[in-house]
Amino acid sequence: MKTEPLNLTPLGDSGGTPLYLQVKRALLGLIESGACRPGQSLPNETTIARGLGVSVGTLRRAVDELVHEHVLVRRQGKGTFVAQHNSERFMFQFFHVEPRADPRFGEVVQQVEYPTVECVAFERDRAGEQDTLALRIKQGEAVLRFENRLSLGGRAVVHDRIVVPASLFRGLTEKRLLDRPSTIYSLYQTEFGITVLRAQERARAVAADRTTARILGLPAGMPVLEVHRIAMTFGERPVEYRISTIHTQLHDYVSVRSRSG
Amino acid sequence: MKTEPLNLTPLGDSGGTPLYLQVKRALLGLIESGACRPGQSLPNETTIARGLGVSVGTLRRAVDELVHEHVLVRRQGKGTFVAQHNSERFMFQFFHVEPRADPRFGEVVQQVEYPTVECVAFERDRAGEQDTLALRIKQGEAVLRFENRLSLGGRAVVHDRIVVPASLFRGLTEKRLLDRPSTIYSLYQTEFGITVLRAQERARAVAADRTTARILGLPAGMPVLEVHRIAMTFGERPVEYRISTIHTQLHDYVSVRSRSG
DNA sequence: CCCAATTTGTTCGTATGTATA
DNA sequence: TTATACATACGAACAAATTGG
Repeated sequence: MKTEPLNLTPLGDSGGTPLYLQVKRALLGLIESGACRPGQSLPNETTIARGLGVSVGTLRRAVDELVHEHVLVRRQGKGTFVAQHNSERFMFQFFHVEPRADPRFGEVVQQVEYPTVECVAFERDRAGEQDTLALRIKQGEAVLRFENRLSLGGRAVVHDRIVVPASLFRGLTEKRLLDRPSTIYSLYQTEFGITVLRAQERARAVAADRTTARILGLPAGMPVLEVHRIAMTFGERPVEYRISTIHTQLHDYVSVRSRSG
Repeated sequence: MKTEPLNLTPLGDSGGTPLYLQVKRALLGLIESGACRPGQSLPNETTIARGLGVSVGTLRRAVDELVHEHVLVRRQGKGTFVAQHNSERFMFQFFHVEPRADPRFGEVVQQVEYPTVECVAFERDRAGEQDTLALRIKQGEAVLRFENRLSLGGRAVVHDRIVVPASLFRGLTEKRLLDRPSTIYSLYQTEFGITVLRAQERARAVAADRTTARILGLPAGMPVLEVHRIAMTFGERPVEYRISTIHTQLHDYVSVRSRSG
């Protein structure tokens, strides 16, 4: 949580791009390079602004956007921090399954329930065609595949099939996956220095295959929701490809959580 | 597109709420009340700011948020306008079906294709239990129900079952629904003064019932995606409840469209 | 084609309020 | 209480896009 003296070189003239965007990139660069680690605080606003040779207002605008993108977190009276992955963030930004509710779902804020996770498979493998396209890696490149079963209220609801490039996750074993204290994205961040910033998802309805049916405890052929997710880090680089199969008899897939108006 | 002299009374002291939020509410009130109609321009920033007795910066912050929420649209050199529903906005904000693409969907920006719409049913009815909960109306209140078939590339892909309170849409007939020149939300806005601002959606996989199977031309029992949407106007008031059944064999449900990083 | 008026976009600097330790 | 940090609010200057002459 300490404040290191950062290397804040004045910005180079970057053509016609607005100054606050240049500042944003500079900050992103500092974070991506590891000069500021997740959880650490940045220097205060006047210090950064002076270091970069811009006004406080310009810096604030850049920080505003990074806060909006969950890259930074501001706390009045305390400072500005590099965002850390925790279960709260995971539930809010990346977990899109909720118990079926009354249709006045806008009304009451649902109690969010963190799922129970079991690892049901883990293997080293080579990238197939789907993986190469999703992860932008070469055919046959080493990948890690693992599968999780997620339960809510004691019921198996989600079957995750996850594939990541082995090169980014050297030393990831089933044991380390099981022993993680927090969410999987927290593990990525803490143990491998990989920060998932956002994800793209596409959903479709399919008939449950035998494997998924067994894992979720439902008859094969039952309609289930299949969500394909590509998770990205800085520079829109894909780092994880995940196919989540969701048993949507008692739960829904909710794309965006409600906000204030 | 003309600039009427608006009734810009200075803000009343509203306790501890920040000034820019009070300004935001004042602007929302002006729009909701109909003093500024969709497509019309607002007075310029200095005029509004002076009218409300705030600085330009404070006004701009309020407008910033309203632009983010698609309530206002700013155009440099031209002015600030009350947002209008058109097909572009519909596709971007409310249409979540895309042809199945390579899994590098982050890569190429898909060509968006506006769907062909056919009305396959229209009736006056009374609200059932689901409708009362979703639309926050009383049991038995008059509603309009209609069903559309949406096609992409000549294939029937979506079956919409839409229900709206009849009280908000007096004079809506099947003919007017068919004759609309633009999107359905544009019709709501132009003909009935109802502006849909945002929507909440929940998705699940189900087996296609006979009606939907017939309309979409697929075997009954096939897994399809069922999306429940509540569309809201100002003050989070629900104005439309829609169940979209999507044939996801060649198309995906995409929750949020990609943005820049 | 250029000029001038209008409007939003960007940047600066400063002062004051509020939460935290 | 005090010091520090972010949050809000103000005002001013110049840049860039648009429109019409």
